Amino acid sequence: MYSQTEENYLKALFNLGNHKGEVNVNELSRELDLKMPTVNSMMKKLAEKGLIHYESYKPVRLSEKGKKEAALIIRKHRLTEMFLVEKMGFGWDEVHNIAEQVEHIQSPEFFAKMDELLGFPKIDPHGSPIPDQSGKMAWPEYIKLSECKAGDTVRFRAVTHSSDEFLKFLNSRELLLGTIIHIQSVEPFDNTFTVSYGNRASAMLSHIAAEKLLTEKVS
Amino acid sequence: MYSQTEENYLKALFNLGNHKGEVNVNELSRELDLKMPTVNSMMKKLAEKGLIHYESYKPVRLSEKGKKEAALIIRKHRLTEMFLVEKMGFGWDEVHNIAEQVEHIQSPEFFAKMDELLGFPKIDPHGSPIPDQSGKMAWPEYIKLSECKAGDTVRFRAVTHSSDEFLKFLNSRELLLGTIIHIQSVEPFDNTFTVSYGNRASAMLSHIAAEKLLTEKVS
DNA sequence: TATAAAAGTTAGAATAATCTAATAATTATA
DNA sequence: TATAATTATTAGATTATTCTAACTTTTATA
Ligand SMILES: [Mn+2]
Ligand SMILES: [Mn+2]
Ligand SMILES: [Mn+2]
Ligand SMILES: [Mn+2]
Repeated sequence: MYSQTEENYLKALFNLGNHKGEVNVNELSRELDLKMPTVNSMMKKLAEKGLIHYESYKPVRLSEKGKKEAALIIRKHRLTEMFLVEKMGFGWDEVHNIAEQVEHIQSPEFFAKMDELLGFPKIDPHGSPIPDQSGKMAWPEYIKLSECKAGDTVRFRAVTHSSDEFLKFLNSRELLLGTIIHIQSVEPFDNTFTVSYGNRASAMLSHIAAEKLLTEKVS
Repeated sequence: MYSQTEENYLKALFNLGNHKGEVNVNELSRELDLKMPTVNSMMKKLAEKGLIHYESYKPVRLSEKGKKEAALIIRKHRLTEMFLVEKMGFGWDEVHNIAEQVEHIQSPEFFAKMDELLGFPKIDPHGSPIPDQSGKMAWPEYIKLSECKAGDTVRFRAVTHSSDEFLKFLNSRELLLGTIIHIQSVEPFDNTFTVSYGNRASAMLSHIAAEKLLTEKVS
C-alpha cells in the first residue's frame, strides 16, 4: 500500500483543500513542516501514482483516487479518536496525536472492530464526520459562532481545529459539544462575544475562539 | 527514539537469544527475512548506539540497554495482544500481526491505559509473561509437553511459537490455555503423544506440536 | 589436515525521504 | 510596467534501509 509518509501527505492535501480542492506547495510545506523542494518532489511521485493532478507552478488537486484514499485514512483517524474517548477513557484533548499514529495501521479487521464496538458512529469526538467505508463523508451545514449575531441561540456541534491547547481552553470554560449557547451581545470594536450557556450566566469569547466553534441554529 | 526498523531488530535479537543470549547474523537474517549484509550493517549501527555487543565473526549479544529497550517493546506488543483479545473480542490467533504494528506506537499514556483497563495483566493471550515497566520479566519454569512422560498430568500454560496456523490448529482441537492434559502414552517410534483432556477421551499430538506446548505439572 | 560448505564481511549500488543552494516563474507593489 | 517579493522548481547532497556480487573467515567433512 502507501507509505506512512505518503498517507500523511494525502491527509494534509484533503484537509487543506476544503472548498475548491486546490492546495499550494507552499501551504502544504507549512502544514507538514517540510521544505518546499521536499514537497515538490513528493508531488511528482503522487502524480505518478495517480493520486493527485499536478502541473508545474499550479496548485495541486487530489484525484478521485487520492480523495478516496485520504478519506479512508481520515476514517481510521476519527474512528480511533472515538474509540480512545468512548472505550478507553481519554479526553478529547488527548487523542489526536495517538490517532495520528494509529491511523497508519494496516488491518481492516482492527478498524472494523472499533467501528462495531462503537456502534458505527457518524461523528468523532470533535464533531467531525467519520467517512464511511467507501470514503464518503458529508459535513452538516454548520455555522461558525463568529458568524452569528446577538440574540441567536445555537448548539455547539464541532470544532474547526482540534489542537490540544484549544480543546483544553474549551474544557476550562466547560464548553462541551452539544452545549446550547445564547449570544447576548457582540462587541462591535473587536467582535468579542458575550454569551451564556450551561450554568455560566455570562462568559466572554474572543473572535478568534468564536471562529473555531461550529454551531447549529436552535429554533 | 529508535526507528521501527531498529525496534524490530531489537525484538528479534531478544526473542532469538533465549538462553545464552547469543544470536548469529545468519539466524537473525532468516528471522527478519533480510539478507546477511543488511543485518551485518545494522549490527554495526546498533553496536554504535550501545544496544548490542558486536565483534567481527562472533555472535551478537544485546547489551543491558538493548535488553531493556527490547523488553519494553515486547511489553507493548503483549499488552496490545491482551487488549485485543480481552477488550476487543479478537481470537488469540488474530492478534499477532496487529500487535506487530501497534507495538511501535510512541505514547506511554496509550499503553498505560491499556494496562490499567486490563487490570495490570502478567501474561499475554499466549501465556507469555508481560515485562514490567522497567523491562523485567520472568518465565515460570514451564516444561514442554514433549518432555513429559506417560502417566503425567499437566496444565497447558503457554505456547512457544504463536503463528496463526499453530493457534488455529489448537483451536480445532479445543486446546485452550489452562486445559489439564493427561498423558496416556508416548509412541517410542516417533514420539507421538496420546492424551486426554476436556471432553476428549483420546487425542493424538505429534512431537512437533508437543514441543510447542509449555506446561506445568499438576500434583 | 586439506577441502568444501557455511557464515560473515566488504564494496558498491538502489530507493525513499529529506535537506540546502541556486534558479525560474508568478504575483504583488510602487 | 518595472521592480520586488513570493512561490515553485531544479540540481545535487545526505541519511536510512535494503540489495547483489565478490571476498574472507570459520566450521564441518572427508
Ligand atoms: Mn484528530
Ligand atoms: Mn499520521
Ligand atoms: Mn505476538
Ligand atoms: Mn513490529
